[in-house]
Amino acid sequence: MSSNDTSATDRGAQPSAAPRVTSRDVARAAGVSQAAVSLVLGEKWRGRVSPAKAESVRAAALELGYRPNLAARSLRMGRTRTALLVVPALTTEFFALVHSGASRAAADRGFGVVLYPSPEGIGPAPDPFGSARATLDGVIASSMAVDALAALRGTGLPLVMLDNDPQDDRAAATVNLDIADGIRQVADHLLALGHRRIGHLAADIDSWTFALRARTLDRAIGGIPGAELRRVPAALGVTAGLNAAHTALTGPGPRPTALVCDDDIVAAGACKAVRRLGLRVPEDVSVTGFDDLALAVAVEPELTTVRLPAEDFGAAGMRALMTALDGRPAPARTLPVELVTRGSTGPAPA
Amino acid sequence: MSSNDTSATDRGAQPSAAPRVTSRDVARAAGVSQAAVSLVLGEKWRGRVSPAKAESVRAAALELGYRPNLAARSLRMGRTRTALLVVPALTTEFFALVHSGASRAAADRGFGVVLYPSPEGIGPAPDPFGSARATLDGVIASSMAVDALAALRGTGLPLVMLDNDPQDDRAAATVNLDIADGIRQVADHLLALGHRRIGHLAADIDSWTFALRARTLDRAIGGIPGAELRRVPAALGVTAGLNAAHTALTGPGPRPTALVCDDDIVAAGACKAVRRLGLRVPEDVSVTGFDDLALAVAVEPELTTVRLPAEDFGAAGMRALMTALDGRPAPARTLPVELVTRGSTGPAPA
DNA sequence: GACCGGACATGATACGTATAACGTGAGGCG
DNA sequence: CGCCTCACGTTATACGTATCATGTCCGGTC
Repeated sequence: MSSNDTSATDRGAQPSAAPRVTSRDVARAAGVSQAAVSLVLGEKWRGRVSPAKAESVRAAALELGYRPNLAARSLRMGRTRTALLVVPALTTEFFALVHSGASRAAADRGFGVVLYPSPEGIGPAPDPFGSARATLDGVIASSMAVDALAALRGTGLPLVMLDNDPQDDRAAATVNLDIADGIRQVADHLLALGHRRIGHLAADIDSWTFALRARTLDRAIGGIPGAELRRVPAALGVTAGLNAAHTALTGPGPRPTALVCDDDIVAAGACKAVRRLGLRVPEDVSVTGFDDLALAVAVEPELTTVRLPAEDFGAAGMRALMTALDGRPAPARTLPVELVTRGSTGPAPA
Repeated sequence: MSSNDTSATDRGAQPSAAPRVTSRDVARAAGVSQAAVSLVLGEKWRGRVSPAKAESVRAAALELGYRPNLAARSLRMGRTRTALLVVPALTTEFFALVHSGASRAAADRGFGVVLYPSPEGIGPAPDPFGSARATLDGVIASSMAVDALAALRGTGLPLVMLDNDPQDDRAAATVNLDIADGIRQVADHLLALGHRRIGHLAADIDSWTFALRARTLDRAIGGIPGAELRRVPAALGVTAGLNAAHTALTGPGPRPTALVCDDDIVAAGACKAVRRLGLRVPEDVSVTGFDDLALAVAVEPELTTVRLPAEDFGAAGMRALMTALDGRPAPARTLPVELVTRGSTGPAPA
């Protein structure tokens, strides 16, 4: 079972004799002062260093493999051109895409993004600002990771909130997805298919974005005569979704013909619950998800869901932060979302 | 619900007047020297500072909300107690768990972990060591993120490889999952169920861990008289798995009765392909996955798959790095894996 | 009483960088 | 000729921290 075939070679034993090459070394090699190296490599030498010397500095830097010491640079400059992205546990690809988009937007202006996934386990996050181990210029945080934000109190760092109440005064800027519109599209879709008894498997997370889902659905369904809504709380997860759907489908009163889920994963669980009760999706019960994860097309039938522009979301957040860093007010933005109709929804049964 | 009571204060407009509080400020407040503050907060004051003053230093630090400047500390100390974890694109929760485990192991010794997801898009990674924006003590890298490792050449940073050839001389240490054993368990399971014509949907990624899967499966199946293996390359993804499975099931010769997949996501796609051909899982075709992601129990039937101890994996990697950092040789470790039998596999059809 | 070790406290220093402050000449212009 | 400007270079400094090198005081011991 265990492959014990490799003889124990003790590589890595040398005390890491890493002779860091500094800007002074480059200066010596190029025959100039350390200041000149800094000017050339920082592209600020228009009339301060002769083109010939500038070139030899660049050559020496390349030759020696010079890498500026980020710690020293940060200490000197007071800023790091680095943002921290605080997200809930990375259990889906959604926030990975948000990070990707933020990184891309950041790179355009020489910024970097450090990812901090709020630990899913018990207890609050340790210290995000210690763990990330970078001196930071600003923070972008999902409203789902509120617990980690307590540590931010006291740091004067500008904060951009993702999917949060625009009135929240902790934030220098807010970027939202048009969650309300997504929910309205889901409701309209189901109502147009003739559904009137609708269940809502609502995420049991205390977060603005989920509260908004519930409120919007109430309003969309509440206005229709003869329509009723049954809400069941559900943790995020397949089994939790299965259990919540079971509760919604077997509770008192007539059975719902459609289940709206706050999340694709919960929706996948809901589909399983429907089948375990001997019913079919979508002939007996329609199910909708949210996020359009890879999971949505992995299950059968494929999920009708709301596609969120995750990468744009992250990019917009990063841009808002950089704008705030410039001292300019960042306008609040709301990104459009899109209903994707697939096989998990169909006409209400007669 | 929405509190509209706060008048629109133009927050974020002030030029971020953040008066960083330094160790000197704490010293002034506590009536001691800056050196004393450093000693007390660094827990090195056994006989250097009086208990009374030590306490007043702690009080002052708490009062002023002192946070040591990481950049200055790094510059002075030359190390940061920070590791970079380089992983492929975070499209599944697997590497999120690896990160979680690494963080936990790191925290025990005051280390931190910065996560660097190699961008999934086109082109190689920008500069991991610039992007992570931290001065680093070492690197832990998945063998799947080899492209990002080119940038490591030149930095003298110790490297721990995850799931890689133990002979690779770039690494100071290697930590592996017992992938070979997992594949053998899958093969034994299918052979015991009577399957003889087996398809392998092999990840089309040039990586040691996937090459090992193929080699091991060849050996396990090759030794059985009358058994044959048909291999089809498949990118990671639901649709890619679907297409590859279609190819495997409709190719020349008798149809395979079982499909071994390198990944749960591919397996999910394979299940869809089976059904699109009018066949059933597992009555006509058995399917196995790998990783035991949340996805494995979201699809129907649930996937027989190999569960990997992701958190332990990350923790072992981090511990190996810290051992190497201490100058001690890190013994190569291989972590056991476990076959999880579910509904996607069954007896071979007669 | 001289000496010593230990507890307590501080000043000085260096990590590597970016940039302000300061010099040079050379050439243009009155 | 004086003087200013411009192009080119260097020296000096500060960012905030950890730690080395000193230094003082005090109680004990021969």
